[in-house]
Amino acid sequence: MSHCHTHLKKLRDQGYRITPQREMIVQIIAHCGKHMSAEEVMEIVREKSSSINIATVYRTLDLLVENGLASKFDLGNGKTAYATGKHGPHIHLVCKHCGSVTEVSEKDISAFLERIEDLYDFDCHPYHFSIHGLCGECSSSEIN
Amino acid sequence: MSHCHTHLKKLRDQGYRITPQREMIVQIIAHCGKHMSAEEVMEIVREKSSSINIATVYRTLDLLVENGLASKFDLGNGKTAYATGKHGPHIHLVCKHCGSVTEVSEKDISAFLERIEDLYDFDCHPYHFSIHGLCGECSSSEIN
DNA sequence: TTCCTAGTTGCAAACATTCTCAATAAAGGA
DNA sequence: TCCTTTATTGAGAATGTTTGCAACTAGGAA
Repeated sequence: MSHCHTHLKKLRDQGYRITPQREMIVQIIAHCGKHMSAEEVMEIVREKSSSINIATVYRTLDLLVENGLASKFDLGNGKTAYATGKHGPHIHLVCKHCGSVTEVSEKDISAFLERIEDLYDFDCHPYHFSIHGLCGECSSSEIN
Repeated sequence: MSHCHTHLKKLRDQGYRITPQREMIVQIIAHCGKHMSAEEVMEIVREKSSSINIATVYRTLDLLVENGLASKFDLGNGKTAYATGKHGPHIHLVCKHCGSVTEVSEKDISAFLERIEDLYDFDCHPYHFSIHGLCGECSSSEIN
């Protein structure tokens, strides 16, 4: 189900303060199944009749990402999306044509990341990144 | 040596027009060994006593990236760097702490990307992306 | 060579995100 | 309970990048 209590507890355990703004944002992205932009989070907040500054939304979402509670990915075209994250590595395949986002499962990534960490002495963290390209459908319907 | 003639020819062959602005930008990033931001490209243009609009710099750099002639990578903190690309896959390891950028060699990536393409029916293109984390030095000197 | 047209450019406005800093309030201690 | 400390917020300015549109020009055709 929703992870919001676990997430809030985790933040508190890390020494962060639990503010109404943080509670609300955590709740929103934990409940909304899909990935969302900061602006979309704002809209939902506004519907709930209160208001949070957009800077706070960005700060809170980044806080969640840093603590492994959400993932953040670049949709190309200068936009960024966030989603509540399972822990562990994440790769998103973002189609440049239709904008679809596919999540690569952890098992398909971990061997690769371990290899990178060993070879390059680099601590990949928090393992979230995007690969841009064309999804199967768009790829086959390309006329270029 | 420098790829600028090859690059310009390639653009022309694709049907793009070769303008003085494009020539200059291609020359700059082909000659300058390191990765650079759009703003840095602008500075060099200004030193050469002419002037190009920043929007044109961005458009040209993105054009090169789309045609596989340069790579683009997100340095975190909202900044983007570009560099003349060898063809083929590119991964940059960007250290969140010191900002260093390490390039992962092609052979360490291609097996992984092929696997992704097969499993997810996704055409990774143009294969440029960044993994954020901590480099060996920063990782060992972390106090947190 | 001159003309034509569609691709490019410059400009300014728009956008997404980050930053600075003063005011506010969460959480622990008295 | 009230106080104190310090993290967090809101407001607005700043930054980096993209977009819309009118003016310009590269490059092919005549």
